[in-house]
Amino acid sequence: MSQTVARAIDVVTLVSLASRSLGEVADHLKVHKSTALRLLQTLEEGGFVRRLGDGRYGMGFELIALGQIALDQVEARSLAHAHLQGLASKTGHTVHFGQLIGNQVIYIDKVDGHGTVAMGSRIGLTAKINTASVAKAIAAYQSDSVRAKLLVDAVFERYTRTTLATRQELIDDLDRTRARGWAEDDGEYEEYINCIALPVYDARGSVTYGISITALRAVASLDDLRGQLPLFRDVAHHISQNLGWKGHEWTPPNSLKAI
Amino acid sequence: MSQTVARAIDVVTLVSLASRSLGEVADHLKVHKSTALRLLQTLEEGGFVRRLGDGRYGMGFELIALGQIALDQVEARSLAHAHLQGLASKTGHTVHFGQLIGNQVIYIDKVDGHGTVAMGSRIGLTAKINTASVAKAIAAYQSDSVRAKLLVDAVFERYTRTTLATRQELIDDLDRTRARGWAEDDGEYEEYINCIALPVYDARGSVTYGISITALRAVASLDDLRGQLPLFRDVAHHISQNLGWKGHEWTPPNSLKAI
DNA sequence: AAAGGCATTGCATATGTTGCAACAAACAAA
DNA sequence: TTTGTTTGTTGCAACATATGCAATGCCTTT
Repeated sequence: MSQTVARAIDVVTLVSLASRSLGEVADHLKVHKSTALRLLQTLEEGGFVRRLGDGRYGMGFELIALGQIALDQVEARSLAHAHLQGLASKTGHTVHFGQLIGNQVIYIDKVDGHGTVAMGSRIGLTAKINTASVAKAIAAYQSDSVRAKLLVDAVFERYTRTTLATRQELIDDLDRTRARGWAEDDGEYEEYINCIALPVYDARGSVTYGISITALRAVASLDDLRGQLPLFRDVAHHISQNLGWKGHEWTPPNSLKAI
Repeated sequence: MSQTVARAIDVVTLVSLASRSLGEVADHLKVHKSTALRLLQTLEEGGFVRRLGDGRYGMGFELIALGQIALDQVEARSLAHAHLQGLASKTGHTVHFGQLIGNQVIYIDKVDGHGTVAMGSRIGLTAKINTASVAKAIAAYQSDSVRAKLLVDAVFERYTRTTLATRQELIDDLDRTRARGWAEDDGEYEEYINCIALPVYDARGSVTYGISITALRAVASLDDLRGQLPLFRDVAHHISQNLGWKGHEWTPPNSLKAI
């Protein structure tokens, strides 16, 4: 629509990956250096990029500031954050918190466990429905029409032996998830990582949020994570209540007793 | 330099304050609605703004994601964060962490205390040298030339009875700060808020960072905060060491014994 | 049904962006 | 030192691109 703005966004993204010189930016955009310069100057004025000591361009602080504002606008985050911290410190594992917004699930919070695990997740990114258990936990509890919308964007690609690589496999897993009461990820994206996730209810009683615990398989097996379910369910329940959920009092389901 | 990009940045900033309709954006830019529309469409495509349920425009998630990336690039933050959390939980007060970058001090971390205090500070924003004690703590330890650069951007305006409202008052305060070993803010920006701040050293032995404790006067007086100095200095010292400072072992200065 | 408000599209115009070429500055090699 | 090379910056003419207009479509309200 607007070529110049599209280029500007392209530049910001480029520069977010690593610092770049003027020439590199111009090459990337396939435009003349002078064009790239004027673009960068405007972005610099707005604080979206900044000049580093060596003259190269890096990310500007305005991006940090705006990101914080955007995060603050997600009210659920502040209501849940303390619970996430508690869960992370009690289990020692990394905790993610996702919210269903439009047709996608966004990570709105993340608290690292004791050993930091290198994961593709990052606050603000989209949790893909077939690679992130938070997204599965949320999707499993949606009406058929909402679930269908979530599936539209899904790209089925095999990452590991256990990846849900077809639409039908995913749907079956969502059904199992709902019956079971929680979602599992048995190394479906990264061989050596597993997670479990629970739905979180909002004030209207819909599942708009999800919370997950992630661990290296070497640190905690899927069975170990299942063992955390009583605590985990308790935390998820408290968050739901904080978010205004007036649903029925929580009672341990049969499936839990079996563990 | 680039009108279109400048407008785009303007729009993102506008929308960050509150959600806006197409017409409102057009009015603000003083352009035709169709122009504003095409701009917003491009920004939406890049994830910088998004359409809310009611058709209005709000901040996009890409801003959150980019903000997180930018924050992660500030290595000092990750090295210091745990210490800040400890300090906040032990004192119950809000802790700020600032870094000197170029000619300004940027808040790179903030941990809220028990009672959340409404403050103008936010991660990513510039800490003004005459309104934020972190900035004073850093400025006090700079060479005259760097200090002069920091003073260039200073805008002297009176906020309260104790505000440092002239260049000379500020310079005197910085000198006192350096002699004393820590910076104080006795309600200089907000009547009812006071802080103390300490310099933090980097691997080269320069003061590149600053850390502050902020409290409502009603909760903790300046004297109360001074009472926290032993703990506070200990934390600042540990952070300096984590950042690679090989300076002399820390010993309580005389000024501290006098408290 | 009609009217009003708001978002969206096609198109001609002209404004703002572009590439060029020339210049400046920093650095390396001779 | 001079010379060559690389990188960043400015002025200007050409034209591509963003612009405003007018027309259309889609709701909501009366």
